[in-house]
Amino acid sequence: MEKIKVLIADDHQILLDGLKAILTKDRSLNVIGTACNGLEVLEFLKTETVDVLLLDLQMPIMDGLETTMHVKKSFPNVKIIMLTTNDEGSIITSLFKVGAIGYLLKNTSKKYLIQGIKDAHEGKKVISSHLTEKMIESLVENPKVKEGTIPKITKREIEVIKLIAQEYTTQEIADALFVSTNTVATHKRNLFVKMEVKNSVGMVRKAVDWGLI
Amino acid sequence: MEKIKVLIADDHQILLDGLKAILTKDRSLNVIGTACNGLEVLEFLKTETVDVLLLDLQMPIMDGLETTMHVKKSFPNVKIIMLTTNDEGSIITSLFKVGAIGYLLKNTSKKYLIQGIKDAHEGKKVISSHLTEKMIESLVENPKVKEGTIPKITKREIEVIKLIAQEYTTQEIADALFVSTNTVATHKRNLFVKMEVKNSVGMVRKAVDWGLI
DNA sequence: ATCAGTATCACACAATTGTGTGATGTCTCC
DNA sequence: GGAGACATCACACAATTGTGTGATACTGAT
Repeated sequence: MEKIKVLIADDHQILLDGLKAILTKDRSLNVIGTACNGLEVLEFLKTETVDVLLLDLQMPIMDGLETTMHVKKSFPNVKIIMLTTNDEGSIITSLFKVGAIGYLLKNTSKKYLIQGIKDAHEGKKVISSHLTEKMIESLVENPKVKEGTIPKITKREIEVIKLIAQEYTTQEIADALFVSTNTVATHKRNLFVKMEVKNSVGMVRKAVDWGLI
Repeated sequence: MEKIKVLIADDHQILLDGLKAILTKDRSLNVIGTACNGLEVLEFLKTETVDVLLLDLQMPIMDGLETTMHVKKSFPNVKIIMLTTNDEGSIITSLFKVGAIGYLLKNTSKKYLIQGIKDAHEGKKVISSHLTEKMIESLVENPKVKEGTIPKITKREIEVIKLIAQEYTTQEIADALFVSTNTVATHKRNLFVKMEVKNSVGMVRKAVDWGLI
């Protein structure tokens, strides 16, 4: 059977060596190269075919996120597993959006790491259970917003915000709510003060942040 | 030991009866009421103390999401478990933001359901593993956006979007990027067309949606 | 009964945004 | 070495947004 061609990228030489040593012992894996930043990864991919790419999240020059986006664009067949020491839930959510297939903590056991590479090669998703939990927590106990800081927004005001968010003009909002444009303008004015924003863009962003719409 | 006071809300009478029958059999649970929509739930809570609320996601008049928000605001101590038949990943993410403590599929086994109620009562998070997977999938294979539909946005344009999102005026953006206001206006014009939006509000929202900023 | 909060409207004016059209220099890629 | 994408700028004008100030009316709570 064809060996799985693996490329490892990490800015710490020691970790790079360690990973290589571990993975080389498995007879179904073939570590065909290493890189210490995203640019090197892209260079490598131009000349060699890679099945699975192990990518450190924190790297200088081009980090894991950015690298993933570039690799996915030019070499969509490469399966990318993100390695991270990060246990903050907040970042994890965004990790899921860039197109990698797996996310493992660096302290994952050898066995699980190797199995993860094989799974990823077959198109299976690979996620450290610890990371999954963290991610859920970051969603559940949304730390993005401190409750006390949210001012009271009335129903009517929320209606206005929602319509603004849908790209309605003041005139259109007035028509939709059967009030005058002056009234809508007043609502907006009040909202700007309450929400401490300068314009509709800021207002809509905060409203989304606060889960108002 | 005090029994756990449970309120069940679902618009299907049959499911309501079924759940009640199942839960009543457990001697540590006490089903003190049922409701068929969110308004009834709120009414009930005004007169009775409830420990755990089982809430159907799909209900007429006031659905699970909305109900949860209201309940959490007025009765923050009530532990809410959302029941759902929904297996679309997309909705699940938003479920995590409204403050419920658990999310279970309706076809969960009796045993797991009862255990879930007990766990929720103790403040533990309760999530069907199936739902967890779906949620991750919805993040990984983000269906919110069809890849092909995202137009090419240049670096410079993204810089402009970011500043707009931070409530910069055109003049301020021009100063920040050392270009004329005309240039900024042109970038915006081009972006509006590319992104198919009518104004900055829509643009920033889409940019956030697409993970550009 | 009074007060705070909400919702409504008016008028006027300044500031900003958005549109239409056209132009120039610099890239890269084939 | 031309085509196309990108970034830059100008000028003019329409449309919309944002601000300042003041007013009326309804409601619910003290």
